Amino acid sequence: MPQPMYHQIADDLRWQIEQGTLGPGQQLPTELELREKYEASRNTIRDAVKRLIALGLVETRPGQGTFVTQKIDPFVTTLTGERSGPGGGEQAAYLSEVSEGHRKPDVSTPRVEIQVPMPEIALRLRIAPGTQVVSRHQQRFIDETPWSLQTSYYPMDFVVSGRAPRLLMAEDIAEGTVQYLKENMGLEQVGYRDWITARAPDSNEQGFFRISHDATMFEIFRTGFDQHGTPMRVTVTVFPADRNQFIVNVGDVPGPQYSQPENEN
Amino acid sequence: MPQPMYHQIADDLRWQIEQGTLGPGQQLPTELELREKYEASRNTIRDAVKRLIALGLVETRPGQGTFVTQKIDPFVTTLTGERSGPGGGEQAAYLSEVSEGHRKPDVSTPRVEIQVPMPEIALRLRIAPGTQVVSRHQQRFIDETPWSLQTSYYPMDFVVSGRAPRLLMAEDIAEGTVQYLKENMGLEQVGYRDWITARAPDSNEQGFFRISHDATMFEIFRTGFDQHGTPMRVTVTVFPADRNQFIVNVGDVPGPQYSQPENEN
DNA sequence: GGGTATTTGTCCGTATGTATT
DNA sequence: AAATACATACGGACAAATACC
Repeated sequence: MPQPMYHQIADDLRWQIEQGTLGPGQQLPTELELREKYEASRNTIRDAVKRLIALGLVETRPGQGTFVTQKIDPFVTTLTGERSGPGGGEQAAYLSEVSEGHRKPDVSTPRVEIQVPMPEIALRLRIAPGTQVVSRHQQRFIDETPWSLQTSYYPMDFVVSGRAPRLLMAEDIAEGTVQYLKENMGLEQVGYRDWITARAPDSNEQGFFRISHDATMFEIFRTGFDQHGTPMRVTVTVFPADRNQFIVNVGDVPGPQYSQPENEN
Repeated sequence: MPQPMYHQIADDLRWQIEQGTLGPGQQLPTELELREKYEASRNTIRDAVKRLIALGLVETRPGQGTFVTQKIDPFVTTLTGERSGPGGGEQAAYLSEVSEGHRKPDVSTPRVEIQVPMPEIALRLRIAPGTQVVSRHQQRFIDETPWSLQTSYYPMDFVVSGRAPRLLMAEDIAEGTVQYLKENMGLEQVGYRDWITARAPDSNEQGFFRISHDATMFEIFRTGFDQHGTPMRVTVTVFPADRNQFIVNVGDVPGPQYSQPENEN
């Protein structure tokens, strides 16, 4: 037995899916039918289906059946925002970029907290571990589907000094926090560094994005620096990898019209 | 029964691992021992362990046992190479960057092919689908462990015109292909665009990187543009997400000394 | 709303194969 | 060769979710 039976079954089904015999959204035969077709037990069939789930090719719906997953039209984020320059805020860029693609963005009102952040955040903000910070958390949607979770961290000093009180308000800062901090505190974001990782989702993210526990998340830490080279904020954004892609432009590059091949699976 | 038993068992073990009760590399109790401890059947224990495997927290070795996975010291690649500028080649930057981190890089001799590339490549190179290109494929290692797979695609015209014959030689181009093309063809890479995605590994990658089928890969398409805004090459690099991270710098940012928190899980 | 059939989810027990020590 | 430990495969039972009448 060179290959386990459930591998062979999974590979056969995978072939049919990638061939197009089983199209997106289409229902697979039920476990009972597959059991007869492949002359295997139901548990073996289920092991094969689990492989396909892990590959993201199918999804199961209790009481209904197993279905070929619909390909999602991914959203592309440009990390090097040439348009707005190095001082560009995330949200303004986000809203404009999505609108250009004829898709409807939406952002929840922020949840504002004062907390002691994770050591990773403290290190990036260059503050002592255990120090309190202001955090602003938002959920983002595109076409009503959850797209990303974002939390920005600012030094406590910004608000205790009374110079940026609106950071504590649980409402959107329309002009963008980057612009707001520049006007009120003279702090200009002259550059930022994005640190890109991939990891598994936690249970919160699984619930919000309605993804399985073995999905993949992009996690991007953006540290913004002011004119003195001091970190002025850290923004952590978590994206499900199945619906998000990123672009980095360096030097002279032509417009995006030739850069993104249309989806063809 | 609010939570399935195998979820609870998995969460309990996960807690012990993240707490440190079970350290990296340490062996978990055997399935038989866990069966007694949690008063569940062996199959239920196995379902729990499968969850931990999917999360990348443990790995199983037949005949030995189940072990907490060793955290790999991730390698960080800067996509916006300030040092070498927008014309910087991948390989030169790669070798220098790794050496700085006191790690030993290694690159295989290239495998050169003439082929019809995938439509994704043709679109980016802005050539007609079905057109032939020159591809140069290399394997990269760090400290003897496989780290990334890279394939560069160049228009066929570069070699049939006789202007860049060394592209066809299955040997390293020491000064870098970017520099070589500039000197021989007057083609200068004035910028590039990176397009970042995540996906599942194919069987080749599973074998080379020795990873499981449900691991995650970063895939980065780098399109290099010449002074006329024409794509002059496309480089596709595939990185296992468990051992690779990326940094993007925009504007004025201080050196990297404060940007990468040390690992602490 | 209720009841029933269908389909997947969870859990058990058992047997046998394969890899490692 | 023997013991140990994980991998595969079978069969059965009941629960939970969904769809349909």
